[in-house]
Order: sequence, then C-alpha cells, then structure tokens
Amino acid sequence: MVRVGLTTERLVQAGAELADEVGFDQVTVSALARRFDVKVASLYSHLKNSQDLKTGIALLALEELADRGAAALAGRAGKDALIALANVYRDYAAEHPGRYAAAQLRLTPEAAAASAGSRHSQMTRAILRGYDLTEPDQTHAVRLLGSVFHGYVSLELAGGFSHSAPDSQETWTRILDGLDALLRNWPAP
Amino acid sequence: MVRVGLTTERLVQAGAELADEVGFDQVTVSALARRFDVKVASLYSHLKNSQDLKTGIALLALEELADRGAAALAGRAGKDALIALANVYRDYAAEHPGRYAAAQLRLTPEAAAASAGSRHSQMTRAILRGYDLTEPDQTHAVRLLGSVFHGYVSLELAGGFSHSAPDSQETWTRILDGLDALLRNWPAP
DNA sequence: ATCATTTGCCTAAAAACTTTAGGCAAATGC
DNA sequence: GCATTTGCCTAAAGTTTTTAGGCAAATGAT
Repeated sequence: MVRVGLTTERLVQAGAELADEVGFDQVTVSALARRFDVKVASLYSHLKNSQDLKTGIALLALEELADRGAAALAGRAGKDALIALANVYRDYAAEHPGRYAAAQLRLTPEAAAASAGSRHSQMTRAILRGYDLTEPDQTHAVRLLGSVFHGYVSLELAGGFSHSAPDSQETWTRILDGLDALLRNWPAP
Repeated sequence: MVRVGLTTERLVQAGAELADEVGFDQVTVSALARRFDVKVASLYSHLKNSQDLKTGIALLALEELADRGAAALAGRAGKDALIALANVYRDYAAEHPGRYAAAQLRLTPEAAAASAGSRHSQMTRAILRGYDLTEPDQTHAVRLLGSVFHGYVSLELAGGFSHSAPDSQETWTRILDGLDALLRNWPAP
C-alpha cells in the first residue's frame, strides 16, 4: 500500500485543475479520487464532505484572483488601474473558467468572512482613489464596478457575446472607457 | 393506481417552484417525484433526463422574465424605461431566486436559440432608442446594460451588499442614474 | 357496451456519487 | 526497537440517475 501523500491543499489544488478541465459542477469527490488513483473514502480524512471541497476551490480562486489583482494594481492609478484590474478578472476567467465559476459559489457567512472577499472590495476602492468620489458615492461605485466586471465576464463566459459583431474585446474596451468617463463625472443625486 | 396527471409542463412548473424553495442546484428528478408522490421512473416518460428538467426551468424563467420586461416597457421610454427594465430583473430575482439561477444555466446552442434570449436583447435595444447611439455603440451599450443588470442582481442575491451601508436600494438607484448619464454622454473611441 | 389500443405510472435493476465505520500497515517519535 | 499516530484501505448503506419491461386505467372504435 503506497502512500500518495494526500493533503487538503493538494486535493483542493487538484480539484481546481479538474474544475478548469471539466467544469466546476462536474467536480466530485469520486473524480478527484480517480485522479489520485486512490479509493474515494480516503479523501474523507482530508475533506469534511464534498461541499468542503467546493468551498476550498472557491476560496483558492478568490485568493488567486486577489493576488493577481494586487500585482496588477501595483504602480498604477486612475484609468490605467481600472483597466488593469478589470483585465485581471476577465483573463482569469478565460484561463480558469472552472475556478471562476467556483468563485461564484454562495459561501456560508463564516467561509465568506475567511475569504479574500474584502481584499477584492479594497482593491476596487483603491482604484477609486484616482477619481473624485467620497462616501457614500465611493461605495456605490465599488458596487457598480463589481457588477460590471462580474456581469460582463460571466455573460462572456456563457457565450453571450460570441458569434456576433462587434467582437467582445472591442466592447470591453469601450465599456471601460465608459466607466472611466462615468467615474470622472459621477452624477449628483 | 391513481393517475396524477403528469405532463412536462407541470413538471417544469413544479421544478421551478422547487428551485425557488430549495435552490436551483437542489432540484432533482427524485425530489420532484417526491413532490408529486410518484415513483421516480415515472417522470422519465415526460422528461428526457435531469438536464432536460433544468433546461426547461431555465427556459421558463427566461420567458417569464421577457414577459415581465415587455409589460414593464410598454408606454415607457428613456430613463423611465431603463429603470423599469432594470427593476424587472432585480425584482424577479428577489421573488424567484431559484428560477433566476436557472436562467443563468449554460444552454446548448439549440436550447439557446429556442429561448427568449433574443427578446431580452431586443428589449435592451428598445431602451436605447431613447438615447442617441448608433451601431456599433448601441451593441456595446446593450452588453453594458446586460452586464450591470446581471452582475448587480447576482451579487446582491449572493448577499454581497447586505449588512453594509449604504443599503442596496440606494446604490441601485444611483447606479441607474449613472448609467443614464453615461448613455446620454457615451464617449467616442 | 365491449373490446383493442394507447398511455401512465409501476416494479426491478444497474451504475455512479456520498458518507460513515472500522482495520491494517506505514511513518513518526521516544 | 517499540508504541503511537497517521494514511489509505475494505465494507456497507443511502441517494440519485437512467433504462427496461409490465399492468391497469383511459380512450376510442365498432
């Protein structure tokens, strides 16, 4: 009986790869066990249950996204920063569709609190420092940017913008132009 | 042996109710059979498979949403129309979270073609008639509005905006003000 | 009204996934 | 070298999906 060296870390990591290959909803404890050439029950020493695995993948994706965002924002401000962060989300979703889907998982309040969620809103707030917004408008703008990034990326991932002109990249650029213009000229109530 | 009168219609309808009650991913052929107090295999005379049920719920939700949208747009134009359609999505998601989740299901190309998807983009285009946009900017704007509506509603549904000031309704209003301003002043490339 | 046909829900059964319980052997530590 | 811990195992029960074939109820023709 050879020990493969399973750990929660490795399982979550492999689960994330599996998600990118076959889709997040196809990620199962059984499939993961097959991938390690190990019996299913063995995974339950490292995972509480299958939900635990999915939550782990979601948290991993949120961390990776936040790391990429932080790297992209370093040394940038204003529209430059806006575009950089927006592209982090879009590119990550394109590279890692399964992980991106995982990041959309409805987390329990505890898991959400332990997640990189707050790093994400902090990054968006950082971008807004380049614009002239004060509270509560800044919060409104944080929510708008989150909505556009997430909404656009998930519609694009769902194939909503393919097979029709103009191409998606063109729209993306123009939408970011639009958001920049809007943030520079945020209407009073 | 009493006949319950199962039909694909009734099953999809009940599946939609189930989705709203327990969440779309908890919708299963077994659960549906229990709800009708009928054996599971009996449903397979009316449903090709479990994916078929989910697709049916998604198509139902897209139709219902399009119907509500059409009703809301009747007799409205400009910002008034924008707000009306936006609220259709938001209110529908609040009333029918399971159906709304279903509407996000990745459809096969055939199912997508048979869906109310095109009605949705047509409605958004109708709104833009009140603004001064020509192609391809109109398409960019259609995609922006779709992204914001979908993005905001799903983040809100995921609980992203609860438990923090300002409240979600306030942000929603201000975002729609912002979109209206942006559409009236869409930046050139 | 009777009989044939169709239809609707049934039982049975196989395959896949989830999860728990308990066991043995390998790794670890004294 | 031995005791303990740890890691992966077998076994087994429960749930879901899906197919195949059967019987009874509804439908419709004579």
